[in-house]
Amino acid sequence: MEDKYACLKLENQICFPLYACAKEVVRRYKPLLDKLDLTYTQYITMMVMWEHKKLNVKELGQYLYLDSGTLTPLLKTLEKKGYLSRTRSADDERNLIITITDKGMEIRDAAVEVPAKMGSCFNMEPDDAATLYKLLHKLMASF
Amino acid sequence: MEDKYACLKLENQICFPLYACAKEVVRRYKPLLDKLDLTYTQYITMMVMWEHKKLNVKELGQYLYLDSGTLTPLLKTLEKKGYLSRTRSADDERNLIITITDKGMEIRDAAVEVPAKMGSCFNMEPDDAATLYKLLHKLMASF
DNA sequence: CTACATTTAGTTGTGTACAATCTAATTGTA
DNA sequence: TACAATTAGATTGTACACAACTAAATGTAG
Repeated sequence: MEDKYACLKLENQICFPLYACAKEVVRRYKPLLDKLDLTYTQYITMMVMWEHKKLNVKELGQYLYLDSGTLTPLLKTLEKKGYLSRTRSADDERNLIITITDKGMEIRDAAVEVPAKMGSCFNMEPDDAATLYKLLHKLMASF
Repeated sequence: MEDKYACLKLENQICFPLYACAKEVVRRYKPLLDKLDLTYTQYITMMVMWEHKKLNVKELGQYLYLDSGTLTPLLKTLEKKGYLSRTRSADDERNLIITITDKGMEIRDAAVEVPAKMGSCFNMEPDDAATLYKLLHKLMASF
């Protein structure tokens, strides 16, 4: 006799482990990021800024899949910490230009340690990690 | 010449797609869950309750990987909606017993539609989904 | 050239998450 | 049996997320 409700069991879900793993991973970043005075969301924001140096809020949001409702307060915080500056574009006053500061660039060397240490905290076979990476990107692309 | 900072690029991260996919998936649940008057977190809580009927907060938290700081307000909301009841255990007054109500059980049939509809919203090969499922559970188990 | 649509950030409100702390109840033990 | 330790939830404070909405600037069709 089949269970009509089997599809509603947590163990049969694919989304739940995705949700739970994501949270756990962010939790594991915390002790490493505390040293940089960054939260996880602030850290990924800095990653984009280290690479691109100058972006408006919309572009940043496209890289991070975050909207202004999340980014506005987050960017103000990062400005307060001295890692970013926020200035209106002269060309188009609607655009807020986010620029990385010298202080923001300076913490990049310390940040290099973070992925290194996180890697060892995941005890996953390199093959599995590569497969997971591929599948998640495939899933992302399908959105 | 190698890029010393390549490890800090978003595209080289495994955690970022995990984080982004998890958020996107929750966002996709929303229109389906709105009909049940449930958020995603409330939905997975109901999943555990549909299966177990009666649990204390700690047990529920172990299934969901959530603590009382998250669960207390969430359970009060679900009680207000009439889906759960909250009563102190007579045996041990420290325990708060969460019980599913008749009304809570009634929405289970409508909820069966949710995983069905979500499945079609993921356009993923069944093989890929199975692999992803396995890898995420493996990762969870390693925590 | 102007009325109107579009674009970009910001604001507001709701709902998580989680660390840290608190309180009350229970349990272990000297 | 006092009392220390433990346990279970609740509370507080901080920080996202995101939907819905607002305001200002810009683009554009007539």
